[in-house]
Amino acid sequence: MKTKKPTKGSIESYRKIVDESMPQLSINCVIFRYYDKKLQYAAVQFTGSKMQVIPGGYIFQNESIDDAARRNLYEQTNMDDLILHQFGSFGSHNRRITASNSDIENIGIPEDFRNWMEQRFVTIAYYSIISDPNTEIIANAPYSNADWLDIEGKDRLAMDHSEIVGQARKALARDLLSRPVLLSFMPACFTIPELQKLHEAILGRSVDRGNFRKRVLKSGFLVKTGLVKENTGQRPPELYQINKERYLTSLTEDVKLGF
Amino acid sequence: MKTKKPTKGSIESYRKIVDESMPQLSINCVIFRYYDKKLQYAAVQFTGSKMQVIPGGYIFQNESIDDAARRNLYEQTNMDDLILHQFGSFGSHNRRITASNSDIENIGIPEDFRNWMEQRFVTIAYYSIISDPNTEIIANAPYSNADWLDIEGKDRLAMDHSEIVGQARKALARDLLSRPVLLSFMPACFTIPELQKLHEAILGRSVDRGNFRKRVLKSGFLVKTGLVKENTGQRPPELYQINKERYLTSLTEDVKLGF
DNA sequence: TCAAAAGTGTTATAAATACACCCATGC
DNA sequence: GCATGGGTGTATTTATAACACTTTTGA
Repeated sequence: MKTKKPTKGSIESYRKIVDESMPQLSINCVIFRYYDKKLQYAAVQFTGSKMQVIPGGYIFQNESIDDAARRNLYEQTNMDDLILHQFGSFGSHNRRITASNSDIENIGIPEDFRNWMEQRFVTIAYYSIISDPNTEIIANAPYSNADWLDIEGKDRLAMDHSEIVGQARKALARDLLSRPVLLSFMPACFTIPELQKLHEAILGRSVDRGNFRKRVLKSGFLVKTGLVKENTGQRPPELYQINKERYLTSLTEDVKLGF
Repeated sequence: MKTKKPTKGSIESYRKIVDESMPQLSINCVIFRYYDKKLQYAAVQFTGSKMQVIPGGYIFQNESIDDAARRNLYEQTNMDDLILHQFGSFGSHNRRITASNSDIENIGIPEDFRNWMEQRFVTIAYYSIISDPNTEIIANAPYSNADWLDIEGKDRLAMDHSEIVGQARKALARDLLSRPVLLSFMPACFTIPELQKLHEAILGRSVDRGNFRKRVLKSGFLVKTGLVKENTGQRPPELYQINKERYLTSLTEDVKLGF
C-alpha cells in the first residue's frame, strides 16, 4: 500500500504532488477528538502563516478519494485505523487559497507548487474521530504548528474551512442517531456518564441522564465489565466496553429507511 | 447568468468544454420522476453507443459545482427550477469511461475531446426530482436517446452509474423523513393516495393508509382544495395542494438534531 | 452527615402501528 | 347489491420526556 516517498517538504515531494495528483481537487478532513470535556478538531498552519486550516491534501492519479483521505490523514497524524465519513463537497466558483484569505505571503514553498495550489480547488470533505485524545498531530510540510481547537470556540479558519467544520459537526450529530459513531471517540473502557458528556459536546446541549442510560443500554453496543472507575470523589461509575462485533456490523449496514 | 454558447455538438462546443472546464471533475444528476405508478430516473446514451449513463457534465472554471449541476441539467432537460440535493462523491482510482465499460467505440466526437473525457474522473452526484412527469429529456451532444428507466428495473448503466443511482435512491428515501422532498414530484393538485403510492415507490414497500394520511396531514404541508378527483371508478378522493410557503422554508431549515 | 454524582424507577405524553369500520362510486 | 378503493376512528404498543428517589463515595 505504501509507496516510497521523497523527504517531506523537499523539492522532490512538491514535484511529486504536482506531477502525480489530480489538479484542482483536494480532500479535507475534520478530525474530532473529545478532550478536556470538550469537542475539538484538528487544525494546522501553513509554515510561515498565521491562519489555520483543517488538514487536507491531494489525490494521486492512481488512488481513490477515500484512500487519499486515509493517506493524507496518516501522513499528518500517523493514525491509520480511523473510520472516515464523507459528508459533502465544497466548490464555490472562487474557492482558492490566496494571500488575502490565508496569510500565505512568505511560506517557504517552490513557486511552481504555489501556483499549482493557488488554483481554484474543489474539496471533498470527510470527518473522522480519534479514540485516543492524546494523539499528537504531526504537521508535515507545507504545514506546521498543529493545534486542537474547541468546536465552541471563536477561531476563524482560512477560506471556507470554518464552514466545513460546521457541516462536519452537523453530519456527526446526524449520524449519532443512526449509528453509534461516538464509540470511536471512547477509550477501551469508559463509563456511561463519560459517554453522555461526549454526546452533549457533539449535540451542543444537555440530555437527561436516566433516559440516556436507558437508550444506550438498550442498543446493545455496550458490555458491562463488572469493574468500576475509582477515585472519582463520588459514587464510582461502572465501566463498560464496546461490543465490537455489533459495532462493526452497524457501520456497514444500511440506515433504516423508515416512513 | 447565461453565457453565449457555441452550437451544441460543434467543434467549438467541445473546445469550450476542454478549455474552460475543470479537468477530471464532473457532476452527475439522478433525475427522478414518478410516472405510471413507478419511480423512474433519466438515462441518456452517448451518440453511437448502446450503453446508458445518467446525465452529467463538467464544471466551468468560473462556476460553482452547484451551478454546474443546475446548468448541465438545464441544458439537458430544459428545466431550471429544480431543487438539487448533493448526496455524495464517487472517485475510485480507476473511475473512467472506456470502450470496455461504456461501448463508446465510434461516437462522433473529436479525438482531443475524447482523450480529455477518457481521463480518470471524480464525480460529484446530485439528485433531483421533477414535478411534471411528462417532461421530455433533451439529450444534447455528446448524448442522444434519452430514456426513463424504472428504478426497480434490471438496466445496467455504464461505469458506476448504477451504483450512483442506488445511492441516490437511498438519499431520497432518507430525506423523505426529514423533508417533504416528495412534494416536488407531485402535480399542482393531487390526492393523498397518489402521494402514498409515490412514497411506496421510493421506499420500495407499502405503508399503512390510515397512518400515512394522519402523518402527512399533521405536517401541515397540504392544503385541501375542496375538490375531488372524479371518474376514478370508486369513491372520489379529495384533491390537495401544496402549502408552498411551508414547503420552501422547510427546504432551508436545518434537520433537527435530536438525541 | 452532607454534597455530589451515579444509578434506578415512575409517570405522563406523544408517536408509531395495526386494524376495524364506514363511505362513495361504477357496474 | 357488491366490489373497490377512499376516508375515519380506535386500541395497542412503543418511544420520548420529565423528574423523583435511592445509592455510593470522599470529605
